[in-house]
Amino acid sequence: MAKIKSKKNSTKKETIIEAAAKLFREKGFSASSMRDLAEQVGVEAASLYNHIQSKSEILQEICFNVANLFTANIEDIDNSEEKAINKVEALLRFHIRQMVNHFEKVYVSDREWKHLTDPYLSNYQNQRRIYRKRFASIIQQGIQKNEIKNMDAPTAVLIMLHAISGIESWHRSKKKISPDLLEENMLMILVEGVRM
Amino acid sequence: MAKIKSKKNSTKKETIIEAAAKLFREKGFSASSMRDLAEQVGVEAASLYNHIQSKSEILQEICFNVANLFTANIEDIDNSEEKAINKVEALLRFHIRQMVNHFEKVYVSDREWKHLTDPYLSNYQNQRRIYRKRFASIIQQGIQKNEIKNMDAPTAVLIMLHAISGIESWHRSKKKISPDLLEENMLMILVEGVRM
DNA sequence: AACCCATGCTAACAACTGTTAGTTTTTATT
DNA sequence: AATAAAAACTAACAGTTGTTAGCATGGGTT
Repeated sequence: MAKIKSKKNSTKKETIIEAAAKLFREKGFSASSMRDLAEQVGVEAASLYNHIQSKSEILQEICFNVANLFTANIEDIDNSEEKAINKVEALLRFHIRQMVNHFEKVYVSDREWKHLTDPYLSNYQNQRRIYRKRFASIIQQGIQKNEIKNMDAPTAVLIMLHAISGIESWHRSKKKISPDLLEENMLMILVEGVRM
Repeated sequence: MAKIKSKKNSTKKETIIEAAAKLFREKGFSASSMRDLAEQVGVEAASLYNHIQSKSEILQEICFNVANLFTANIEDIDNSEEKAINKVEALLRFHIRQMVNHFEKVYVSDREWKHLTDPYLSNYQNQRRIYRKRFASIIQQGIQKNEIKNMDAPTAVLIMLHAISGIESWHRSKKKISPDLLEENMLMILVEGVRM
């Protein structure tokens, strides 16, 4: 009888979710079957249901864990007394590091949330909308204080967030530059691209 | 008996492919069934097979039509006698306009190519890799001629291409700024972000 | 009117889907 | 060693999947 080997400090549910994140990233949520997932975990498909409630639940956990992390972070940053341009930089650094260090989950959250079902779908979209609005308003403040060039703030947000999701390509590439170098290069373009 | 209404200048196959592009964009390739597609077209699922060979073929047509368009374009631009920074600007403008005007197909090509099967998958990945290399080498030339800041060229490409795919969000948003304004804003950040 | 072929239809297939029920095995606790 | 709880297994379900076969129907050409 195969056994789910759970690493230190993680429940079996978490082990399953991590395997799922990897699988969903590679094949997409819809193209990943519970039997695929079970194979990755080293167990029969039915056994997964001793630890999770449904395939949907896995996606929900991934999406909301990530979303909550980012929501908490923007809260922290926005409440600080930094200049707006520095807040933007801090937000970008956080995004980049999450994308580098927790690639699978962040990527799945970013690309597969469409397959959530209501009410989770609506909740997620709301949370995302609010996040982007807050991000945009930080940029808008920077524009008003002449720290940031005059531009359409929502467009700037859109560019920044999607640019960062390009770290997917970095992960995929054979000869990667170091994470630090990646971060500096991204900031050079994105922050200097908007700085006054 | 329902009939596929094909608009002017387009075969029924093209009509199907256009409906498929919309469907695949909304639900993803894997989550879109042939019966879904048939319903959009206004016909029974089996009838689609009078015009196409398989579900896979539809994705292939979408992906390679788009890829070939971009390949042809970079060929043109790179063969011109412009300065490197202007070539970059021209590439970005082309990407933005394609993403605005042919959203469904470009988006599907960008996001759903994973579901291609070999040998098409390998071909597509190759074409994409070559495209990015060529893009990066244009940037590299700009760096050497002091038109562009010193940076990691592949990272710059990655940022630019993914930033543009963010136009997806623009399409989704309720109150859109105009396409022209979008283009100018994106170029301001991306081109000025790299200009020396 | 007769014909044809492109294009539609219905019915069915085998494979795969997420999930449940019922049972057996493993693990931890007494 | 006995027992209870946790977690694995097999078997099966009802529904969906892409696709094929065989037949019906339509408009256009002779």
